[in-house]
Amino acid sequence: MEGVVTQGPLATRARILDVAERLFADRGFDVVSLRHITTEAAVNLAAVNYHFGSKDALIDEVIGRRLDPVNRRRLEMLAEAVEAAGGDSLSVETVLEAFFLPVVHVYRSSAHGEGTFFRLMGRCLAEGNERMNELMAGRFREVVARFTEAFERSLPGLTRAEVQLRLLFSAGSMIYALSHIDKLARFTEGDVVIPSLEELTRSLVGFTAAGFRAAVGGVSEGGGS
Amino acid sequence: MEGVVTQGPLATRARILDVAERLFADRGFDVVSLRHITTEAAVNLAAVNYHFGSKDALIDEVIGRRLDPVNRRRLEMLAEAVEAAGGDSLSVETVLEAFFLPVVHVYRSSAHGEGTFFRLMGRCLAEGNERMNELMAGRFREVVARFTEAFERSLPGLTRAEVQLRLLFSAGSMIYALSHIDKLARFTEGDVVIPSLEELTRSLVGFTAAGFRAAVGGVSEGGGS
DNA sequence: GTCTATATCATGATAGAC
DNA sequence: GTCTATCATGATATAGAC
Repeated sequence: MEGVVTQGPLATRARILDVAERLFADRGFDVVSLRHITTEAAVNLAAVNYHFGSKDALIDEVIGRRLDPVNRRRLEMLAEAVEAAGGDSLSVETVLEAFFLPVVHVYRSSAHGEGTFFRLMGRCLAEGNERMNELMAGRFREVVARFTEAFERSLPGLTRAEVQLRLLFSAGSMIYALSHIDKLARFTEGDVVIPSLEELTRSLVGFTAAGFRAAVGGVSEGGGS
Repeated sequence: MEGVVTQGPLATRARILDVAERLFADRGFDVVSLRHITTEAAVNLAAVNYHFGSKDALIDEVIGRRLDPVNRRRLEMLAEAVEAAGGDSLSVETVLEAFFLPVVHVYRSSAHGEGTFFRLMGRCLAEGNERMNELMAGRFREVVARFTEAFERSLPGLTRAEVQLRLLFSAGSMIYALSHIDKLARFTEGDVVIPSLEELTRSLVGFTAAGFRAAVGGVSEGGGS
């Protein structure tokens, strides 16, 4: 329940975070200046350095505020599913849902509606600098480890390397679909149907589950080139 | 065979493009200044504006130089496959290879080895500004149209909306895997095997082909949340 | 805690000599 | 075609009044 406080120091801090999140997602970390943020948030320019210390620290906070709960929820859902299954191995779909649904729920509960969080994540992952890489790596390491293990148990036929590759494919599918779904119409001649979030999620789980279950190897390389 | 001319006007232009490509891919369009580029390319600051007119025009040229041949090759390979099949419909794998292999070949033939092109594409797609969106949309519209048709013919059970969604998933898998494969080790505890480009491509085709063939619908939504 | 004002610096672009 | 020099702009960050 953020955004409830409308004045005082908490209001300033929260307004900066909200506005920064949206602007960073829409236009990128570098191009959005503290002036853009403070102007739009109707707070003073100096407030950012007062509350966060620097622009970099603000960026960390903007990311962590959304991403950390998502990754905690992912681990929770996975643990709950393992518990519920007793000794049985989980279906790929169950593991994938533990991976995808917390992200989808962020979208639903987001204050500013649109795919802000996904575009933000897309930017984080496209960002090449060392600082961001380290930030992201630290925030994802445990999730990657636990989900890799889970997929290995669900699909004992796959090597660890293959599992990690397919996890990468799945994450890419999710991020891309969620951050670009609103732009689908732009790449086509306009005869496109924008799916609902539920349809997208169902389709995503179906697609990636089938991908995970695909047999290893066996595709011809020379397609006519 | 670029990079052969080592002095004269062509050398300047080519050196600017080569250096700009690498810097843009590694650090982003906004954060890389013309000064960075011209210093590293050992040309004069004014040379960029002389040869390209503006930073934006340089960005367009950097992107088009790699992307346009890829998209032309995709359409060629698809057309050749259609021709070779006579009246038969193409396998999903064949269509996917026409989509993926031209991108993979760019990597192989690239002057600067590493995944420069992919990181560049990742940045283009993460970029939110209208100019870049329009640039990308224009460069991809025909490819999206032709490949959507091809998948519809190969998989008549899917609606056009579902095909476009799965194409988005596939593109996301490809871009993410190719641009982040070198960072895989960072997200894990170091026990990771980096696959070769051939292994990655084979795995990617297998994963996405299975995803495209997945039956529609049929996944439970409430995973315990 | 919030503001004004400002120090300091880097940017994209251009003018004009050679 | 290439250079030096410079302009106008906008950036982060901080000092200091209130």
